[in-house]
Amino acid sequence: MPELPEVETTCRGIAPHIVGHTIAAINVRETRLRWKVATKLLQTKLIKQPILGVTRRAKYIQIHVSTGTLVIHLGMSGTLRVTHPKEPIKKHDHLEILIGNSNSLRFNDPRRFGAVLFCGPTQTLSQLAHLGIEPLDKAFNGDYLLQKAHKHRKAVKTFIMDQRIVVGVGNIYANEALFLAKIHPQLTCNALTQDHCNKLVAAIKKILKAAIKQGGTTLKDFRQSDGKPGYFSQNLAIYNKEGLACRQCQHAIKALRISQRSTYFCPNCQVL
DNA sequence: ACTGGATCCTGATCGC
DNA sequence: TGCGATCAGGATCCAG
Repeated sequence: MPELPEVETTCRGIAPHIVGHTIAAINVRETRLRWKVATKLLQTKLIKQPILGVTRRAKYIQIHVSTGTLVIHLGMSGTLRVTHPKEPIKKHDHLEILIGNSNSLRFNDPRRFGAVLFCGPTQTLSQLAHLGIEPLDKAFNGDYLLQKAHKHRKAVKTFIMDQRIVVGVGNIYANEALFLAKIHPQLTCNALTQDHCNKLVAAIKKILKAAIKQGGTTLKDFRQSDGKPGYFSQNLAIYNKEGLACRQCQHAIKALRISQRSTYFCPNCQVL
């Protein structure tokens, strides 16, 4: 679930329910996430603090208070939802934050690849220290990508998923963007031309913007039990479409693995 | 210095 | 129906 558009949608979804309200309690039910949750620190720093705002950096959700920032990463399977405190706790609800007296913010993550961190006001978390540029930033352009690309010789798909280069592009959108830009996922990045980079940047921006617009579909009601999968799946052109006809040319879509990740491409539209 | 592979973990799905 | 194998939207760590 957690691609950049969904993280963005999560931020927008929870913010109206929690910003301006005060944190009353923190319940940590499982500390064994990506990194061990610092329960005491969270309680000390967050309880009685009014929430000042919610922002996103890469795929990290940042909940700001005067003493610092609560930083949450959804990993592969995490969700954040706002419910009424009386709603029963679900399996894998690892963190509960009681906000005001009628809201409960809950972090659920079956696979526990997610993270819950705290960042002091003058601190920079190591996890966020070396993040690359935001894909929707103006500074993310063809020139930038080309300049980074010629230093590497890995597959372009792996390259655009490297968050030190550009953040927020996960496996699905990497597949989709490369299809849209008509670039073969196995093309090595030192073979990328200016034209490739221009098209790829445009494709990444286009796909992410479209997905953010659609992002509400699964997460439209954060108060309900979780929406079913497939928020953007109706619009996917290539991901998980092995054997189906390419939208552009009707050739059969092929699958392969690049760096252990499922990769889909049209052998006619995306040539090496 | 870069790159690919293994790894953390649970749950869904598929083939036998 | 049950069982094992495989795979999943992420990111880090380690060996070569």
